[in-house]
Amino acid sequence: METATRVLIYEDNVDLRTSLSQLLSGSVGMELAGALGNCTQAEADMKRLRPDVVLMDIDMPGCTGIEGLRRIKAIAPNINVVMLTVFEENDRVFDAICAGADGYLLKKTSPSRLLDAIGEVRAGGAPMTPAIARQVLRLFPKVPPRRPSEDSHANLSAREQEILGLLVEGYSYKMIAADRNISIDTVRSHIKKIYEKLHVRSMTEAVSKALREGLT
Amino acid sequence: METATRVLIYEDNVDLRTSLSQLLSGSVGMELAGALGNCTQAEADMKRLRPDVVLMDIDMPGCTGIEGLRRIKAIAPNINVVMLTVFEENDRVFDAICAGADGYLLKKTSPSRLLDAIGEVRAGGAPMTPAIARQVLRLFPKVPPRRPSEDSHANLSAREQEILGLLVEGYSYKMIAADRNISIDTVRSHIKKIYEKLHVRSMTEAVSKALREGLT
DNA sequence: AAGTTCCTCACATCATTATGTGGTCTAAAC
DNA sequence: GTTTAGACCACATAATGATGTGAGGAACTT
Repeated sequence: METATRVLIYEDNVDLRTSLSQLLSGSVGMELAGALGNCTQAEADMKRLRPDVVLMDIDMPGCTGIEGLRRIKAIAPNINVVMLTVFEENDRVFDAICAGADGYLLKKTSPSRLLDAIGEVRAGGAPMTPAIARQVLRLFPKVPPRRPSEDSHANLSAREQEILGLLVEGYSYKMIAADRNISIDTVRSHIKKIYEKLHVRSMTEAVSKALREGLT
Repeated sequence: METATRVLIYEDNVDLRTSLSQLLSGSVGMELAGALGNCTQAEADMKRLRPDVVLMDIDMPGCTGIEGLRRIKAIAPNINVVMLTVFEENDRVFDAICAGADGYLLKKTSPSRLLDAIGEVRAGGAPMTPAIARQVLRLFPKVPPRRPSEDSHANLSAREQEILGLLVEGYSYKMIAADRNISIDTVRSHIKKIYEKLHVRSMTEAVSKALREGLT
């Protein structure tokens, strides 16, 4: 038998907060873990109230919902956070998604849809309005500058990738040689091949390319 | 009065193709623009059949659905393409999203949901299964490793940021000096200060830090 | 068995970078 | 009106990186 889903609400508007609280209190399978007006104490709130799902208003005085989301995810990534907002604004969506939001709904969402969404997020889904979903998809192609159509990892051998990773970490030839117990000439030789494969001519170019194209 | 939505189907399995065709033909507001077994002639198909929405099987012999999607989006970005797949595989989802898919559904989707999805995509939504939606969100945070929390620019002066940017582009001291018409010793002097401020001791570390913390 | 790729190492030479110690000039801050 | 900070330049030395050539052994493919 499954236990009820503990839901914590962050919403600065008192009216909406109470109506959400009442909705959750009166729903089977749901348990109101709390209903707070700001998320300045998010970390402590998580420890104290132990929610499964957080409904987070994105516009709150003091500490924005995005910041709250970030802090919750930092200490408890398993808690599912669904953002609530009035508008489907592009910037906020992007920031929220990047901060690890698990869902994104409008405040005008119907009570039944909201309850569905909480179940959905618990089941591993990601409740979103259709328009938000489209925005997310549209944002995507812009971010990864690489089409992994063909040789995304540029055919680097395992060892070469490993050494490239160390370069990215700021290791010098000498440090790599010491770290991996190989000759510095071997390091040279690997790096030479890496340069050829990446079509670069210096460490900085290699590091830049590695980071930008996710070769790490 | 709105005209019917013209739907084109790419699906190599004959049975599924016919049943999808029948479903669409028998639905009000829908018009079957065509039903093809492969997308090798995608560009020509678009011109000839002029669909509003394409249902694209992701696994097809000859030309994969991803490739077909890419080609359609290249010549007609306004056509909405919904991918159909048997499994919710991570790699394919990623590729499809990056190629500009407008929706992503499972083949086992019910007829009514499929018709809903077509309407949704026309209305600017992005029909996805909950699990896919979650995957999309999960993929997101990995790409931009940004967290511009506080002193993101680490108190670099304008000139220093500028030079750091050139380092990231793979410029050598010499190239920077030539590019900005300053002495190479001045470049040294700036870079020395950049290192101090970033707490690094080499170009690669500086480049790595710059890219990771968005100092560009 | 031959061919290929990868990992390994060596030697040599030149170019570039790292670091230190100075210095001038200008503009803003105190 | 002195201090502070940034942009600019110079000289010197040590350390590191870039590039070429060559080569042996292991593992995998054909």
